[in-house]
Amino acid sequence: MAKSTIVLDEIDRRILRLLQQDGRIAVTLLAEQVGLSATPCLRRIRRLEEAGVIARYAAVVEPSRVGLPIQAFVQVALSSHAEEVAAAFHKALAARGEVIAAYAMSGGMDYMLHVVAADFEAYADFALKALLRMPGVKETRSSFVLMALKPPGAVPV
Amino acid sequence: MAKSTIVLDEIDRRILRLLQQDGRIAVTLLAEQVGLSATPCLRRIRRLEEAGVIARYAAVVEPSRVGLPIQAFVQVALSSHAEEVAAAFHKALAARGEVIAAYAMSGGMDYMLHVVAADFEAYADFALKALLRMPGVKETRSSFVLMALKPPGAVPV
DNA sequence: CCTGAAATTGCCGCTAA
DNA sequence: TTAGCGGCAATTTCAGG
Repeated sequence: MAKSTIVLDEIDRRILRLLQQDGRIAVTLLAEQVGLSATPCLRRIRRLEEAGVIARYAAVVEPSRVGLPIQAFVQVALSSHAEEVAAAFHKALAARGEVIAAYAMSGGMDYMLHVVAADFEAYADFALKALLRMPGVKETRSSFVLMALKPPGAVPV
Repeated sequence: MAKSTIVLDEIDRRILRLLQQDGRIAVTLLAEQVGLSATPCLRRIRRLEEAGVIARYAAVVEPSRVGLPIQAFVQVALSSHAEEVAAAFHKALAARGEVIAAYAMSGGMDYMLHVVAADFEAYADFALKALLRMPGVKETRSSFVLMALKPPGAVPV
């Protein structure tokens, strides 16, 4: 996982596009579609993995199909930005599985969280009993997802 | 991709957890880790795929490593909620690769977008020239990601 | 192109309703 | 007894050299 920026040519980009669509595609098939034979194609894939361009491979699980139909985005403001407070808050976030993504943000609110829950009761429990009691939390603002127009998808390469 | 809710037992959940961590894990190895032999394990995986629990497999690409270090969440309000307007807006969104996720939301703003860009200029181009001119867009509010604390991760199963 | 390993399929046995 | 689930073995396909 080298930090350096890597130069991608058009073939690398095509490989990335295809692997984002289907992370389990056989190298043989992938190679065919980008106009290489398997060996150099595999070399490129390894290079992309080692450079950290491909962070990992994952099965994309549909939350609504595993009993988690409620999704929300929550903006959070902290009352203090002292390092210990932020660190404790980060740790508290990390321990919560329902927080599937978390970002520190610019602007009025300090964080943006993407949260899933089984129902509104479970969400309320999270928002009131867990989140609001996390270290330093001053204010939260929840919005619920009504419909996913574009489910978390591919990065344009 | 059946719509019906599917019953997951503890082994299914373990399979899902492992596949979310590593979507390319060999079935043989996966089977070992969940205490099955390869055949029934593979059968379960197929079942989860067919039920739409596993929507797809994907290589997770690090945006900052492919020249897209800027990430923003944008809330969008439409001036009209007429069906044609919304549909035209959805179509316009779909055509924009930098929008990596889009949701219709409850609350004051109608949509939440997750956007990536190469730099602020590219972001400004998107926000001013593309987004604001999309059908029905009344108001937008952008917040930038300063740091990803929890990059889009696993759904808790 | 070759070799070993993995995925996949057919077939059989066990168990619980 | 039958539907459901797991395992073994044979075959095909793939990864990696």
